[in-house]
Amino acid sequence: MGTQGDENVGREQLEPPLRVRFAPSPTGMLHVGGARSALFNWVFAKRHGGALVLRIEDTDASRNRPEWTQGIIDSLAWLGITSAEYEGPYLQSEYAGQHAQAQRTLLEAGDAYYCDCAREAVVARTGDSHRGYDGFCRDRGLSSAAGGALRFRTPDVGRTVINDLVRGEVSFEHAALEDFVIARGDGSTTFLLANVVDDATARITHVIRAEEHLSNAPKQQLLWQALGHTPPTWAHVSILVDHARKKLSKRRNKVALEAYRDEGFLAEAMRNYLMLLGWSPGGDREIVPWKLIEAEFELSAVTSSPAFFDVDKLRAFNGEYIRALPLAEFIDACQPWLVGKSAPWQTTEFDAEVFAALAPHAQTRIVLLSEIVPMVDFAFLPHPVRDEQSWNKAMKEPAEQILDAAIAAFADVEWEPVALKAAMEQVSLRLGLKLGKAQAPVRVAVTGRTVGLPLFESLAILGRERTLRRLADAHRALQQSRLTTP
RNA sequence: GGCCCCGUCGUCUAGAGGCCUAGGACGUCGCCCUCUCAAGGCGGUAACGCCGGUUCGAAUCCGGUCGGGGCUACCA
Repeated sequence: MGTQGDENVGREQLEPPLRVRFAPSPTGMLHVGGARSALFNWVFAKRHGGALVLRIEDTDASRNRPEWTQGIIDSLAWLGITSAEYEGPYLQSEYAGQHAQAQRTLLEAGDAYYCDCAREAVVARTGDSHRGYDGFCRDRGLSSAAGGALRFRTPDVGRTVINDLVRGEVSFEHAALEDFVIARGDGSTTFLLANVVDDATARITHVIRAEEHLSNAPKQQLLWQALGHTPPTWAHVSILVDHARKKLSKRRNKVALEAYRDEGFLAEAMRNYLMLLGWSPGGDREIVPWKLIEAEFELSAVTSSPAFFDVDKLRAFNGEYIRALPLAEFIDACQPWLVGKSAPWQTTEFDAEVFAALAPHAQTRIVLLSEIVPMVDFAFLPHPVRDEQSWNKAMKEPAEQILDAAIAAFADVEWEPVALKAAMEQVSLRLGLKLGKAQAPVRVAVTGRTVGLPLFESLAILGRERTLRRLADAHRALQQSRLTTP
């Protein structure tokens, strides 16, 4: 290795030793499986001082939509993979010229040939719809003018061995590889070739992708070689599966990263969880700082068996991350659900100071940020929500007396949690009830629900006037229903 | 059907021949704490698919078998 000369230093910086890429097709929102692949690529690059390239494979015009491209970019950024973290995004559609050039190279070298066989004709000849292409046109010398597809001529004997960082060596017999299509009748290049040309152009050294591509690897490796390039090192990570152990799919499962973000999953929890699907920091560690993952991740330590995407465990991770947030950050993270169109109250009714007082009590009680709304809505809605189930459960027999007594007791107590609790304890004592029983009607009258934040802290924050009014409202409603339906 | 991959508690995993009467986490069950609900603490439940072989010794190595999955388009 020559190290003399300043130009070499600069050159090495332009061409880092290791280059990886994430190459999604914009046929939908980024899904969790894709996100995991992106994360593996990103962390691998970080770990080894390499570069990450983002390439949008937008060559199927019929299924692509520009907004999906932006959605993918936004989702990646949410995970931490911002534009500063990668080269690109490059659009595959802009490299049609290079793809066409590769077609010519292959054709001229005799590695490819035109074929005008209809699928039915092939099946008719082989008598087997599972067999694949039979090589009928191999030596017919057809030209592109015939409007046929261009096929790659796979070797008849021998085998191709894929060197895979997570699976070891995987061997494929050439006899089992059909002459696959590399260009359509209209001249456009298919995935197998375009993907290879773009990777070679970007000088990709490691192709890290999901296992569903494993069977493409031998074909692509042959293409790399035919084009005169050294094939990359491969790494096929396992797929993510659903409850039925089937590959996660857009139509069967909820997989869009955006959907999880909108529900209130934290990006940090999501990426920590995704990394643990197939990889472990070792020992008994699971929830770990991202820095540690970047420092310790090893592709060779990634499991090769499929992993179930377990939302329950993701939720547990999210709860942990929410609780670990400094209060100010927790308050900040809740904002999207508190102000704006999704909030059930007018923005003018929201009071940041009141929320700040409520927040510490809510932080240990929610698993998704979106759950903050029913926790605190009593403080911002003019009237508490009326949850029928809660009402029916709490507003039973001694409820009217309890409300009565509470109104009297709260009329002149010192308005702070300890005094409020003491007053309520007096009430329950007098009625021969446990505090847990006696607080229920009060809680429902004031917050609308049987479960929620600690009651006396909530009352203290709500204020005497509003509390008393709600107690009276509930009392009146109870009286009325007693009179109308005996 | 063909090619290929995979196989430790229900789930994600630790485990790289003796440290394993298999560890952790999620889930689940019970107890404690407690104004509801959480959080927290304590404890329980539950796995090396099966059969052979190698070895003094196998979850770990080999073979087979069974089971699951991926791919099998002029989609990517």
